[in-house]
Amino acid sequence: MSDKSKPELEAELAAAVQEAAEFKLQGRATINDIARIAKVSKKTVSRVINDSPLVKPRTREVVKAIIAELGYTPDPQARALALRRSFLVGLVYDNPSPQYVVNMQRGILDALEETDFQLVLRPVSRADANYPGRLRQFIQHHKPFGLILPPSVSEDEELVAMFRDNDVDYVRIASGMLDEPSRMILTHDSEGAAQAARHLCALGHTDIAHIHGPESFRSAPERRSGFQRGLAEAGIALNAELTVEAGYTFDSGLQAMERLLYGKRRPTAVFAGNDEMATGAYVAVRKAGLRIPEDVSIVGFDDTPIAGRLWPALTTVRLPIREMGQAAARLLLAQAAGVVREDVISFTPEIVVRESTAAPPRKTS
Amino acid sequence: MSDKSKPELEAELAAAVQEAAEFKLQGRATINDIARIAKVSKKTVSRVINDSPLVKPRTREVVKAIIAELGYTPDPQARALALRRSFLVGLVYDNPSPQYVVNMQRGILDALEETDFQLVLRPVSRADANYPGRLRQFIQHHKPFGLILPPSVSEDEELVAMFRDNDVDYVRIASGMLDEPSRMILTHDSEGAAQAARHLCALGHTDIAHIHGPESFRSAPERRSGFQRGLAEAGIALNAELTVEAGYTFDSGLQAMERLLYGKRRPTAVFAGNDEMATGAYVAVRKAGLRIPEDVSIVGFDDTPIAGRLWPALTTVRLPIREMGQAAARLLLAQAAGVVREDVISFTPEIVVRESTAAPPRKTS
DNA sequence: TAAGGTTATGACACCGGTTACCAAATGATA
DNA sequence: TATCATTTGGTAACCGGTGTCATAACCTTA
Repeated sequence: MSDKSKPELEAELAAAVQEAAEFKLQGRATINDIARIAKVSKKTVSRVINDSPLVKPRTREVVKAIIAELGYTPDPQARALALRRSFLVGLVYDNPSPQYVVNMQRGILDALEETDFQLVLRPVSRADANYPGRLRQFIQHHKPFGLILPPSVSEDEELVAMFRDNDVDYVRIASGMLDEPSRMILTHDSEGAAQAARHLCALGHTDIAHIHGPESFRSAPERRSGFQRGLAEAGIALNAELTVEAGYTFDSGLQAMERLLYGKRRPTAVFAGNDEMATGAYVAVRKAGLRIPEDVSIVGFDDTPIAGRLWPALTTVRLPIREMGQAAARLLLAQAAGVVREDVISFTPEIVVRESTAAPPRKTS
Repeated sequence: MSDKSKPELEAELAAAVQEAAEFKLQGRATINDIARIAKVSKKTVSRVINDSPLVKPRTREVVKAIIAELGYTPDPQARALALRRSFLVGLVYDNPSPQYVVNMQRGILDALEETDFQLVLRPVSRADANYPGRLRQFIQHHKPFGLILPPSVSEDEELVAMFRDNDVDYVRIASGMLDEPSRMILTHDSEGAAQAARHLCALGHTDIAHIHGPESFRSAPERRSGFQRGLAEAGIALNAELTVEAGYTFDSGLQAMERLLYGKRRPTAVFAGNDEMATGAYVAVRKAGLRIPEDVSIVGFDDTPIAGRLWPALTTVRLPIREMGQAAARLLLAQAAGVVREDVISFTPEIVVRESTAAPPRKTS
């Protein structure tokens, strides 16, 4: 055991803490200050900070007490320089829906709240041909700790390969399995879409249309196939004539709905690939002088805030975007800490029935 | 003059560039590599980077050529450590409207695009009593280059004083003059609100209501007073009974509108303090079985994306939020570069007439 | 008690820049 | 040509951490 008695040790510790308390006034402490007060080398302090097992419990105790007294936290810039790794988490997004982005941000911020990590925004625009170059520049330069990749960035295998080559950690968020089925947040969009189909079938609809998202988004075909599956369960086939392509935007949804309303066979229900397009569909239906849901039922996808702000409130499939953001950030942190429990975290969206769906109108013809 | 002839100099430069080109393959260059190739000290290279006048033009030329060839940019972490100042721009917000926040982010990102600065998100929640402490921690720790403060954070003089004490640069965005009328983006909300009043008066309304925002936001009374002024021009006084308080949120707007609809005197037109509340008002009107704009005209404020997505599309007062974000970020950068042209940049919102306003219904009583 | 194997600690260089300070080179002046 | 002021460039130390490696301290075991 130690050559000092317990009271002696206590007194020693108290003296060190006392000295720390006096020092406190002089502004921010550095690792050198801690070392001096604890009468150890800065390297030992560094070991304590990094939870190295190579420190005697007694030493650790003293150092920790001083750190606590001074409220010391290591300087992120200095650490970044030495570790060649900064404390930034980049959100790389290319998503037309601001609601989606904001909710994801919130989730990530929730998870980062008590840590030293900072969330940095890295929007990319496909219109800019040099966007991979810019991102590489950012990565090599700022050496982010990790990246979070929501759809559709997550689906760009070439871009992801670049991240891998540059040795950055990342978590992908996508609605189907990817080339590399790990380190990802997986949403079972097809299941959510199937629920939408079941809901409409249960209400008695048979003339059901679908406004499809852009092919460049993995989620679009995923949602369609789930919807088809749900219809098939009720013995209904998705009519190709009643499937129109749009771009996940309000305007494209509005136009798509107009095409459906003035087509050969007017549907009594429509499943839009996301809430934005559903919102466009609302306007098209209104402009045509029809009522929701009496004449046309509408279902969306995502459950962004606008769903509850429309009148009548939109029945939609809820994607827990904020929770997904949290999970993504946690996965990143867990990987860094070495405690990787699970590689893939799944979320299954669920239908939220509001006021935009009802039984189809009685056939007058 | 130099003791070398022009061709000699040219050859020398070419040789250096050649050497740089060969070096390029070995990965990222540092200031030491540049110095070695240019055959000068690293300090001289540092001077060139920082545009110090203490460098011979000839030397500068050579160093710049090599920097260009290698595509070198100084390491932000190392620089941050030495300068005690990072390359992060913090957006500190406390705003219930996600649309507002996203647009502001976009504007800031526009301005930061070609620079080395990164946008970091720092949401604050008044519910968390320790939020100033967290912010101080962030500032002292990450030493951000600057902060951008949209409403209502910008109006918290105590918080701003803390920023000043901690020697961080900041730009405030607000809708009225502040204690320290400098380094700010000023929006003349009262003028925009006056336009809304004029528009409603011109349509013939006399029973006009106002849904007021929360007192904790400077913009709320600002908008009311402008609205009052506009009404006064037409000889109409803002009836206290027709002014209700709400919280800039959808739900509060809905409730406020319900109170108005079931009050003693039903207004024929309503000016909501922001689009979110106007959206709530839409729902209240619809639930009451009334039509917009035939029975009730509604005007919002902000012109967030939802305004154009409603049916009928919302007449509102447009605030150029994205441009404001750009201006704020540019102001921050300009201050750093020492080229402060103007301290206060003003924006005047303008009414955007859409479909939610019309002449009042004929009196049946 | 000495040898031997851990375990704990510290000295030193380094990450990639910057500042302080000094020395050398240059040019103007006597 | 000598002298002095002004540029210009170099060295060393520093910002606040971390890695490597040698050595001191400790605990067995013989």
